[in-house]
Amino acid sequence: MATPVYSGAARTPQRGRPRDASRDDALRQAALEVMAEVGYRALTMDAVAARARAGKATIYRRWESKLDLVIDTCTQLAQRNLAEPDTGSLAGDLREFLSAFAAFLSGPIGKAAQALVGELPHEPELATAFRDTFLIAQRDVLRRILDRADERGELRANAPRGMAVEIAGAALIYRLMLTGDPLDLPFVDRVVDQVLLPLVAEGQ
Amino acid sequence: MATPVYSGAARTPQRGRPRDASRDDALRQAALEVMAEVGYRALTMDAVAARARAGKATIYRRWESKLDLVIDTCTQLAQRNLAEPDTGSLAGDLREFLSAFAAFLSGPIGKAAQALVGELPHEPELATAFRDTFLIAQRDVLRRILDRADERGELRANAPRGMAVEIAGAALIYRLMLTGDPLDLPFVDRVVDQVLLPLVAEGQ
Amino acid sequence: MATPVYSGAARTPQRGRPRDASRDDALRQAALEVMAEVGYRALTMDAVAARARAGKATIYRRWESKLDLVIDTCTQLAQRNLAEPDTGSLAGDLREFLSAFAAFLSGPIGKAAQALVGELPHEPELATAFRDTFLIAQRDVLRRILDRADERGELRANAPRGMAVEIAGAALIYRLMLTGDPLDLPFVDRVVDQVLLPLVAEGQ
Amino acid sequence: MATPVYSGAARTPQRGRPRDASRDDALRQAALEVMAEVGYRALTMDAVAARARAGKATIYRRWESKLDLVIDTCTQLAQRNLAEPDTGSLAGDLREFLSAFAAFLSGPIGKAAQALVGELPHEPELATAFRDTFLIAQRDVLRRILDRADERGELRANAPRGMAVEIAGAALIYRLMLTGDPLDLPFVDRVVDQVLLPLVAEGQ
DNA sequence: CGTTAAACGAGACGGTACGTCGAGTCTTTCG
DNA sequence: CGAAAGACTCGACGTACCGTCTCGTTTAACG
Repeated sequence: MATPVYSGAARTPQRGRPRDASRDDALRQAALEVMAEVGYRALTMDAVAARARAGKATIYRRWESKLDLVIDTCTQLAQRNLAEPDTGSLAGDLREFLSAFAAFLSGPIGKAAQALVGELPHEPELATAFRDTFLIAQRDVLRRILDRADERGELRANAPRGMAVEIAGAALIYRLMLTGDPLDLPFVDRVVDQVLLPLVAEGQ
Repeated sequence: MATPVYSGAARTPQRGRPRDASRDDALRQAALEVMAEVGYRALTMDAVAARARAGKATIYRRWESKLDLVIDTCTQLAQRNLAEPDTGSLAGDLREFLSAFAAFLSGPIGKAAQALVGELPHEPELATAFRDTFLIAQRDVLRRILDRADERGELRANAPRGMAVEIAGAALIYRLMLTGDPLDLPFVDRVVDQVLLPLVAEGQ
Repeated sequence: MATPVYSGAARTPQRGRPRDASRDDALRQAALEVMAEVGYRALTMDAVAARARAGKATIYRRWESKLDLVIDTCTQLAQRNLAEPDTGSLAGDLREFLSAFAAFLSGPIGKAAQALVGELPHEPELATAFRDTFLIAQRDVLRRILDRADERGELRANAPRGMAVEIAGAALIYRLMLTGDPLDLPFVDRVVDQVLLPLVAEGQ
Repeated sequence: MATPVYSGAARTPQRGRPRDASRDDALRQAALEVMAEVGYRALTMDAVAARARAGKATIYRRWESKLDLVIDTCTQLAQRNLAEPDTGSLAGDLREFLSAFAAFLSGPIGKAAQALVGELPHEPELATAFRDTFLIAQRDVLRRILDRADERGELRANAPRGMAVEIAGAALIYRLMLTGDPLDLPFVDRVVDQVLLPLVAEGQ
């Protein structure tokens, strides 16, 4: 799940015609376009296949379901868009990362991600995959930002890093998915200044 | 939307057989049971009708769609489960309200709510309805808790109440819907002690 | 099979919306048109449904399969086109009936019937249905023609009526389905004069 | 069509690996087995290829279609099973040939042949091929039987030989394909004695 | 004897139709 | 008239074959 299933990891000689790897991208691209146009719910496999000029079997050969296709398409994009900042200060790093993340979530991927979240309770495998890619990647960046701040002596002793990481993600996701309020720079600044820095930084 | 549509506000003398109001609850109950068993996605109108021994038309006469039925079922329950605490202290009120809210979300309603969240980006009316009931109700309670604390002199001057309300909800929802970590008492305590009280309470 | 399956013979009071009988004919008509245009093999249920502006489920509710639909359509027509002649003489009756039957088979129904014949070996139920309607109807007419001739004293004693009936049908079907030679009047005359009358008529 | 298409009659020098002629028989054998098991309709090229452990391309290199493969398989068998009798008498020759033909048709080839007949109306090329092999071969044998009887003076003057040939084939095929009654010896005897001999033999 | 071109098994590819299922609507009968 | 039952249209589902197209490998005949 979550990535195209190639038929067996270490296939001995490779029998038959090999999968055309360029179809993977064409199909992901088609999925992204359709999803941007009509949303996750109204996305149909027929539409994706038609847009990519592919047969439906070609999709089902690589992904088990619509969900599997969509989450793979999203995580693929997420990994390319979560650059790790290094401005030299905790406040700078947080601001830069969170605003980049907010911008990323405000685009079409944000809507797709939200749709996926709706499926998590009924699809444990999807939930695992989602957490192992989408969430972990973002949390690890935050964790490393805090580690570097600690090395520079910017953190309080016993600063609750886990809580800081959690609150940072929660604040953004909550706005995105629940309240619908804008994920803009002023909001990011307020989260950093009012909540995160007081929580972990020395001398606040 | 969101509540049963009774056929015209000021129906003149009221001709024919009146709607059987007890069917509303029977249908909501059936919807809840089916959703608890198979989840939102796999819930079908036929299944709900069959379980309530009702015709599908009877459902559509009251709710416009599957989503409408589900959100009404959920908000109905939410309103009955969000009691407003008054322990006499800010910490006590927060702890009590958030732990009650966490317990509520940990049940079947939590899963249903999460499913609804997945639909919000593509259904503006649903989003409005969801925010006007689910969210507002919960935020208003928090806001009043803060107001009472202020009257007792427990709040700092210029305490960022809006941010506190937002972070409180975000922390719970994020765990529930994204990370899947447990919404237990220790977590609630940590949110209150490490994040909320430092954010707004006097003398921290 | 072979006729629209109405849901249970002696249904107690008849609950729910009844089948719309006019859809039967609309669907049969659509099937006939499509079959005339593209043949049996290329006839698809989608095409029939689209032409009748019906859902596929509506077809499958009445007939179990494409074959079932087609044979019902054909036998329906067969029963309306096998008029029984009564000219007063054996030769006249035979000539009239066989030429009418030949004309009937030369039309689109002939091709459809031939397609059905190809399915008989693998579908025992279909074979039974086909024989009980298509064949029996035609053979009964021939048998009655011979009976009336016997009453008029036109038949030889011990005339092999069964063989006569069989040869009459065989001669036409063989031309239609195997050789493809025309089923015209001269051929019918030769079958009657050279084969059938010598076989059964007195004084030949 | 109808026989394996070897790639061009006068191929200049013959380059590359030559066709493996043993695959022809293996594929025909596989086709026959599959057809015997599931019938013509349900026979798929994939199944034939799998049973013969061949690639589909190997089949399509030799036959243009499923139909082409099947008709070739059948005519191949037909040509080996239509021995020409010479008993010295018309009645004997007819009896021997028709009973051999009946036995042949009663086996699995009979079912396959019937399936092919169902395709004739929509496939003119197939019809031509079928008639030029299956039909002509059988009719020629009958014609030669009548010729030899004529040379022996057994035939009436002006005996309708064409009609006799047609009726002989028709009687058998009609039973086989339409009525499903058994093609046994008594039936053959009755056809010969009651219909064919009276039609053409001297002094009946 | 090495080159080379076609045949071979395998299986992916774009298509088309399948038969089923769910949605939302419509049409009966019964109370 | 309301409500239960269930037929209706529509459209997507995931599967199965079709006939074609690569692949990597094998096998003769040519040079």
